Amino acid sequence: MSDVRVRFAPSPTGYFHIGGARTALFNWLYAKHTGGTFVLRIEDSDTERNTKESLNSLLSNLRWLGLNWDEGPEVGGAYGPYFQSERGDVYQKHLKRLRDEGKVYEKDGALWLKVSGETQTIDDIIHGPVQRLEEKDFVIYRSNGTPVFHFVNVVDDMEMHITHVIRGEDHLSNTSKHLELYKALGAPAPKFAHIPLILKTDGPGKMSKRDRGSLVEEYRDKFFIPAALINYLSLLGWSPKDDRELMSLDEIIAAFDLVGINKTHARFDEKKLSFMNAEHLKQLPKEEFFTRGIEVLRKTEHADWLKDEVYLKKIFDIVQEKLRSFEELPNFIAYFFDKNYPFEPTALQKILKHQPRERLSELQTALSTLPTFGCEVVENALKTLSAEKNLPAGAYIHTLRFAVSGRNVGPSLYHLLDVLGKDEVLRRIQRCLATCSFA
RNA sequence: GUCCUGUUCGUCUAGAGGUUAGGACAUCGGGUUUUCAUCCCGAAAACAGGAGUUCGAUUCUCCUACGGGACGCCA
Repeated sequence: MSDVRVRFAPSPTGYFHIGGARTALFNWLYAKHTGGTFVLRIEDSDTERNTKESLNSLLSNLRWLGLNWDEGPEVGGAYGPYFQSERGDVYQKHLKRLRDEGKVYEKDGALWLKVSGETQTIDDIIHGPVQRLEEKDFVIYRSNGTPVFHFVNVVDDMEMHITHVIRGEDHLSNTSKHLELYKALGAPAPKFAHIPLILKTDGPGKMSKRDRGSLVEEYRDKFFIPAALINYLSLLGWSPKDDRELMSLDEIIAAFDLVGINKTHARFDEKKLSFMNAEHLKQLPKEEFFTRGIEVLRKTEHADWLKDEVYLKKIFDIVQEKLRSFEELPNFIAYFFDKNYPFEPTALQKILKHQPRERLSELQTALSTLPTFGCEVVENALKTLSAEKNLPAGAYIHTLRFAVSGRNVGPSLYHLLDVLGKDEVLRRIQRCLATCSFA
């Protein structure tokens, strides 16, 4: 355990967004990398805007991402409470001292901190030394008696012995206020690391809660793999400096450091995120793919597909390499369960050139005489047939896929046939013949 | 407006005072006698502009332009 202590200090005033998740991630990674402590502190001093739902969303999404905190809500710790709304006496204590020392004065009912008039130098790990003069006194307690962000933020970081403040660059300008506060409180300032912001995919400005794709919730609802989101987010503003991109959590932790973080803002790219999700999906251990897949089917109300676990497992096995996201899973495997699966018109169009009626009846004959029905057997049968008729194998393959699934995309055909079994395949061919008009 | 901050392919990034400026996503093209949303190969694609330092700058300095942020009794 090192003495590094970092914190993520969100205010629960809306849904948890990507920018916040990335900030939390960088803090968490740094804690993991250094063997330090990751603190979660809830900045709920604005009672008007805080909601219970936001807090729940925040906590559950952090957990979904796997960003567990060592100290904070629901886990406790030596420096609690971790809700600012419960730390009023702590702030009062420090306020009293500042007043006693004459560093604070009252005006219009609010309490103002006297600034030093000296240029502050922010010791920023990413940007280097940044100098800024805080010219005007500023409010630290509102006229309604509640403390403002800058004050509680600094008091808490001090009280909680935070060693590294890792936060968005939008706070860089605020930091001169914070340095004034540290000085007034007689406490040494922590190190700062102001990380670049995440900008909208297109258009000007930083990503906001209103932008499409900006909420962690959205990815969770679409059954993204948390490790993929983590991987993608970690590469926004940071890189391992070699050409690695697809990385496991452990690899990221090992390589992560504050010093390597970029100064430039990054634009959010959903396409690359999807790509990474697909890659992580492919690499999932079979067991985990199965577990997650079942959860997806439950949540999408396909629980009736879960009855035959052996069958389901076979399907998952042949589908994993082709699937790009769990969101597509139900549709991707629907025809395995729906005996009356639809024959897609566009798919039909693509096979018309193969004269499907003839091909299917030839397949009926060839397949029905097979004594056994494994991948190899079927493959041989198809190849023999195409050789006999002097037709490309594709003519049979495409037609058959269409007949048994109604589509022209899907898992490896021979595996697909193997999973369905001989009787079902023949039944499906017959149904196709009876249902489809090949004119 | 003031202050802070930044600027390498469309996007995420690597890079070093002298490189064919590398990788990834996306795009386009080709291939795998199983289509494809898999896999493989290939192509196109960038150092914002101007001075200065230097034998040499995309890399260092300055200026300009453009981008982003902060300037609240929000956090």
